[in-house]
Amino acid sequence: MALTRDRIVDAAHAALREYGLSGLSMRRIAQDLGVAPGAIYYHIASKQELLVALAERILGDAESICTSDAAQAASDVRDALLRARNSAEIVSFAQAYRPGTLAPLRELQTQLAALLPEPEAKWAAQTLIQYVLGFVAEEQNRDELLRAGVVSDRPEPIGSAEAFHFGVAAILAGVGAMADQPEIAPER
Amino acid sequence: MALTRDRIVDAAHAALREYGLSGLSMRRIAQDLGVAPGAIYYHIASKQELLVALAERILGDAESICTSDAAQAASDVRDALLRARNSAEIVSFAQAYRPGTLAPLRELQTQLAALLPEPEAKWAAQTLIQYVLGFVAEEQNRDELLRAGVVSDRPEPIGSAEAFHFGVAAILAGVGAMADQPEIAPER
DNA sequence: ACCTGAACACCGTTCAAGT
DNA sequence: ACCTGAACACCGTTCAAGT
Repeated sequence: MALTRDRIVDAAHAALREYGLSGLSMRRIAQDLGVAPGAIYYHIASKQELLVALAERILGDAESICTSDAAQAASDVRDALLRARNSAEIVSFAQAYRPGTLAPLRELQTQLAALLPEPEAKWAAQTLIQYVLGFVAEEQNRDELLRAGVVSDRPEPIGSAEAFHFGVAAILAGVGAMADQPEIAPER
Repeated sequence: MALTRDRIVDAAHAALREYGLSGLSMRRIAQDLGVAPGAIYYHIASKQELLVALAERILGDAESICTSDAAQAASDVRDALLRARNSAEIVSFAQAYRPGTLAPLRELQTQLAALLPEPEAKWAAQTLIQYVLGFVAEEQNRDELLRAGVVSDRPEPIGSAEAFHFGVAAILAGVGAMADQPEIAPER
């Protein structure tokens, strides 16, 4: 079976589910594929490039993102993220590394552009996206620590769907309020 | 000079400013302190524990956090974070590893508790904190990529103070609106 | 064109042994 | 009590050489 970029991303996706980001090494992916570590570098320039491709695959599960309701769309993105370990961290990195390349996040921005003028629409989208990624990143960080047994779940089982939905609703309400009454915006 | 936990955290803080998180290794800290790598482990159990201590030191700059205005307090936290590289990622990890131990973040929660009942106050604080950390993390990720020369600043110079303040204002406005009209909260 | 073998310059962590 | 020396089991990446 020929080694292709696609098969490498598949193997990375599988390795992520199984070992998490801390166990996702180029060497392990190579071993799972039955090739030498160097072979990967013929198809992919670096681990960073691989992570970007992995982010796209992870959010690929959210292609069917809701296009009519921003709150539902945010929820769809979270659901896609929760299908893999440490996905929020990976997507967050990908967004910094290649901003604007992740389709579902662009979709969120498009929806908000219908409600607000620029540049407020972009800021609003950024607010929502960073909240979603930050929330899920913390959920997943705690998952990893629990899995490692390094922490118990006693203090504040923080990552609830309820808390997530509250934040999304608050951000959308606030963004709407600032569209109606821009005077509550901070002075520039 | 005796090796102490405090001197190790100092050295880590200095190394973070100089090399960033990717260059912050136990071995380099040991080298900067003129000791063998193993010496550190007599004083600190693991790199994860060191990162928690480092997060506290980073946010220590925000002890003088504004206690009367949540928007100003969020800005104070961002300012403290921007004094070191990759600080948002470190603080984010620390918060997952030892939730509730970072004083300035507890302060934010206390302020919001005056405006909302529980559990909404906790959710609101979480929303704001995760937004702040997510926003600054992306600013700093882009800084690192720029520094490494792996990306140019062309596409969307996203991390502006204006965008940050917009997000904070929107969240606070939204949280306030949900306190006054709880019916816009999502169904449970 | 595609991959291997082997190396380079690193990691975090442990632990006997020294002082 | 505190630290060294040395090892263990890893990393990402490069690159001549093979096919």
